[in-house]
Amino acid sequence: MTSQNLFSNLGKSRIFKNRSVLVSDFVPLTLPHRENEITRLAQIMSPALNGTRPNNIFMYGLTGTGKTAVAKYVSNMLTDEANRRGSPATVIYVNARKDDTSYRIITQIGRLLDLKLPFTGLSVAEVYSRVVSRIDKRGGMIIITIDEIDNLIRESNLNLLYKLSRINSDLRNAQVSLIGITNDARVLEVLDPRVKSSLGEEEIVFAPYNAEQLRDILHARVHDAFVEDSLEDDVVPYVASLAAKDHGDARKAVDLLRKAGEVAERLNSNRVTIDHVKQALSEIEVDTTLEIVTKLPLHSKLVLASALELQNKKEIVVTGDIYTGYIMLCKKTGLEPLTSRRVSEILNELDMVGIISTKILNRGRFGRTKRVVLNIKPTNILEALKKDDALKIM
DNA sequence: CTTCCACAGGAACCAGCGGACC
DNA sequence: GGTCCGCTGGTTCCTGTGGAAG
Repeated sequence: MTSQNLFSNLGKSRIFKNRSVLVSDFVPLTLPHRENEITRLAQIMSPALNGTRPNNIFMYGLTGTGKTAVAKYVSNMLTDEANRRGSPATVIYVNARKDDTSYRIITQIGRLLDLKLPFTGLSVAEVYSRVVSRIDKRGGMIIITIDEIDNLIRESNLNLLYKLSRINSDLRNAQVSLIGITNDARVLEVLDPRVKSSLGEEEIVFAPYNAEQLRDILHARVHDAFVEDSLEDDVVPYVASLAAKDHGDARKAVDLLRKAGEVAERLNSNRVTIDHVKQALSEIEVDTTLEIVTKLPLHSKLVLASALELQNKKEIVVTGDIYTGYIMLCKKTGLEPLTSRRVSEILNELDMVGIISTKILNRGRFGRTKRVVLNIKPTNILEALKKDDALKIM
């Protein structure tokens, strides 16, 4: 036994210099390939500095295209500049997925304006009017950013959105601008045209990154995140090309790189290799499968279980087979089966979340049906399904 | 050319429930 | 603390459909 401290080598990474740079909510100092969006947003928001209300803004784009990062980046710059000039402009940021009801959103907005609010007991209307008077008392420009606003639209919380879109008519000494961020532009269609046009006074669209751009983004972070020379040269291009194939999602790319680093670390390796990336990829798949499948409603799990069983027995698996298998599983578990109409819908849902893919098949005399293929390794699915007590029998 | 399969998926409807509102 | 409202997750009933078989 040496007298060396047990901990002297623990907690000191050979791979990471600063792992937090690769965590998804980190806002980097530079945002490569988003210069246009940044200047555009800055231009739209700039009137706030002279006390003029900026137009409301809608920002669309698929996940991992930098919407949130750009919004936070420009917001930080704006508040800095406002402070420097002594002109009162405040930017607040809320996330409608984290705070997924009208009540939570509006209280969160209130809290960010230093308003003390109970977490329950008041009606939304009451909190809203308190927030309004708070804003009015404070005066000046307030910019409210609502990220993942689609949740607010779907959650039948349209009322709040409607109120917010015309909040300025309730204010005398202050003005409010809204920034809405969403990755699902379709949700806008359900909005009242007036709300829609009010929120969408300006629009910024974020295109997916291509492989080359993703490479730049990763490189920009690698320097801060990793110990010098701890990445093999082909790792970043490889990660970038994988992410580019998958809708150009920068967040996924960054996650994958971090996970690869963690794998390398765990294996006591000095450098991150492509093999580590591959392993990281499969670990991510296991994690997401587990997350998706365990959260599925029981009947969806049974449908999936039926599809899983058939996968081994048959070349081509279609809706009808799955349904009969599903009925048998229901009998075994003593559950009342759902109708085939609903099961057909469940298959579509499973397709949406990406566990299976389906394709309509016309087999002439043998009818029109849907072919189902599992997208994920059966063992992973089985593992996840077994977490459910009702499915222990499988 | 016609028939007819095996479903897809739209439409209308319904029970149940949580939340808004008074 | 009751009532109303709109949504969710289902049901029933239905029409539509591409192409192999006859």
